[in-house]
Amino acid sequence: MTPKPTLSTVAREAGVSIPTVSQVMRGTGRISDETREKVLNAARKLHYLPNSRAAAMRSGENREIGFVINQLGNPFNAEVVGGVVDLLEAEGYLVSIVDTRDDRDRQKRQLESFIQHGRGGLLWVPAVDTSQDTFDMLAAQRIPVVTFLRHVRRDLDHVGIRNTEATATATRYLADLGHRHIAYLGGTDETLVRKERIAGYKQIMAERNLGPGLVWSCEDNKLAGLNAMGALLQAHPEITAVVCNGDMVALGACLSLNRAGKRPGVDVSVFGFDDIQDAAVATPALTTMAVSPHKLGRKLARALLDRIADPDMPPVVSEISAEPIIRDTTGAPARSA
Amino acid sequence: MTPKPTLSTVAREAGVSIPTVSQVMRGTGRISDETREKVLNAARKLHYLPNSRAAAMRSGENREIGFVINQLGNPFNAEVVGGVVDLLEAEGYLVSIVDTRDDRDRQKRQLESFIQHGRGGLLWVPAVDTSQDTFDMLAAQRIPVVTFLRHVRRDLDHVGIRNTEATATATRYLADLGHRHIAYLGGTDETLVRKERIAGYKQIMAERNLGPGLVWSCEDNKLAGLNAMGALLQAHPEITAVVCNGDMVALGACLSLNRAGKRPGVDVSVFGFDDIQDAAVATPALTTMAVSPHKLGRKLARALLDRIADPDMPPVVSEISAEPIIRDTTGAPARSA
DNA sequence: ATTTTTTGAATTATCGTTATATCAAGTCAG
DNA sequence: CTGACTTGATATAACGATAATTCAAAAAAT
Repeated sequence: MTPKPTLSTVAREAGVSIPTVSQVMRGTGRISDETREKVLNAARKLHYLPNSRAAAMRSGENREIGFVINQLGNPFNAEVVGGVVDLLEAEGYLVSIVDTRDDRDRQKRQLESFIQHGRGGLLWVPAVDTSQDTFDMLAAQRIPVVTFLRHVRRDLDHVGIRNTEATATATRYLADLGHRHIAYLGGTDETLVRKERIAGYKQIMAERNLGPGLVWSCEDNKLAGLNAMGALLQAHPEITAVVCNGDMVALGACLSLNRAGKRPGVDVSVFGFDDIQDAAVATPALTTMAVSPHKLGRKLARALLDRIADPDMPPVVSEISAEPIIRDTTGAPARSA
Repeated sequence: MTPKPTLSTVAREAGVSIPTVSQVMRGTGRISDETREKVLNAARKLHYLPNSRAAAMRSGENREIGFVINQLGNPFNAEVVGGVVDLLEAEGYLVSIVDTRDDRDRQKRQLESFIQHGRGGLLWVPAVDTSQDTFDMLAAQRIPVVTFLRHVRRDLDHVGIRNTEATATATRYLADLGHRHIAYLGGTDETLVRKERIAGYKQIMAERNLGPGLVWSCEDNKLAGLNAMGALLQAHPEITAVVCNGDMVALGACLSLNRAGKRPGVDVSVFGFDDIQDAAVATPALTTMAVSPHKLGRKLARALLDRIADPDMPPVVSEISAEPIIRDTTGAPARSA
């Protein structure tokens, strides 16, 4: 059997030296057409592919990027990945992904693994309870890192969503419709993301003199949203509108209303967050805050490229606004309070 | 600033030679406790992480696996990845993922990229129209490859689902309930997977003398399923049951029935495939064919490990059966034909 | 006391590349 | 015809690690 092709194999086949083959492959232009043809033919024949790790080792240039994400099955994340990849692959980078499943220890292992396996830069959605030693480890490696969505460290570049603004927009919209008893539904974590979202909600509640606000926690999935909405209305029947931590919870909430014989958008208004694909298809269609995940992905990729280009610039934070998508689950309250 | 730590940095810090540090790191046991302590302290202090690519280059041992998948946002795939990763990470491997989005050219670039960047093995869901030169390229690299779900080449290891058996089970179940007009709904591709599923459906249709069967194509998502179900019943009002190509289509079909004032499982029976999370939460809950994605993932990982352990064994194909999960969208036909 | 064995560490060569320096021809000016 | 310049290729060293070899000193055996 033929061995795995290397520069040496190709050089032998073409009858030239190793550096000559290397130069042809890189297209330095200092090689005669005649020799180049010989080399290219040999390379084609052997299906030669350059070993970029050996190249990176020598040249220092490294075009492999690691994306450390917290939840792979999430369609929003998948679209972000699409945006990232579209931009970075065009620049000749390989983007490879791992899923932490929000497990702190797995995350640490995966980050270390990425560094050991020579990633030239990292994109990272930090797990909720990322520990200090993970940051210390990362800092010692002088590797370009951009955090995404969860803004955990001021000394790292960051790309995210203007969360406070977004929930403020949603809450203001509901208040303008005449709702006076608005709750915040969903999430159990203590992340900055959720704190910001709750802050935006409370800000409008205070501005409009609607009381201190009511935050009702639950896991961010449909089933949990279904159960939580039932419990919430049981405990606080005066509620006429909810701002949700995510679309899955919002869809669960709508399901709960349906089962209780109430109509979302008529009896109780529901405002989602994310604009996942199901939001538009659901009946009734879900009102929600949308950010373009693809755009976000491109922004994220750009941030990393900037950091790689200039490792010594001060940390850059860039945030993108969410836009309200008004559909059928919001409307004026049935009875004014 | 301190430079990126390497064996050389650590060796200098500890006052020993480079191979000594290497031996301590690998735990060969031929180093005195005293020296080992010195080295470990230095390594800890500098946050040293071994460069596995340099190691792999010299030793030939490579513990980095690439997973080339066709659709990242799919929750089923995400769970498969979970199973793969659980097993391979325990064995000290790093599994990194790329998403082809079923684009043949992107797939080729990504496979090449993975090889260039030195993956020691590949897991691969081939894109629907993978071209011949992709296989040629792969064959020249002598890299362990296991295909997943789509069985495209007999000379490669494969792990998949017994598709024919699965749809046969579903169709037989519906026939046993008394349905005589059963359609197959969903999918547009010409993959072997879909062909096998249609074959299983047609096999039972023939066995029970229910005619040649009716295959109605549509994209594999909820919205497409919704539209297709409407069109199908318009064209063939005699249909009382559908076997679906996937749960998303099945859920869309149920939605369509609801909107038309018909009850899934009473007026028309719907049988899904995959048992995605939403299937259990939907109202009514979806009857579907289930395979444990996590189990499938472990099987896939095991197949690759076996191939790595013995590169010269003949190709191995291993298939897993799907189990019917009977919920509320299937029942006896309202009127017998 | 001398030789042999064991132990623990250092030397050297190598993996597949690329950067730098070198070298052999051919081209050109004077 | 000689020295200065190009041109196109080769030789050599290095990236960060490991394998194989070597070596010095201490321990054990004769």
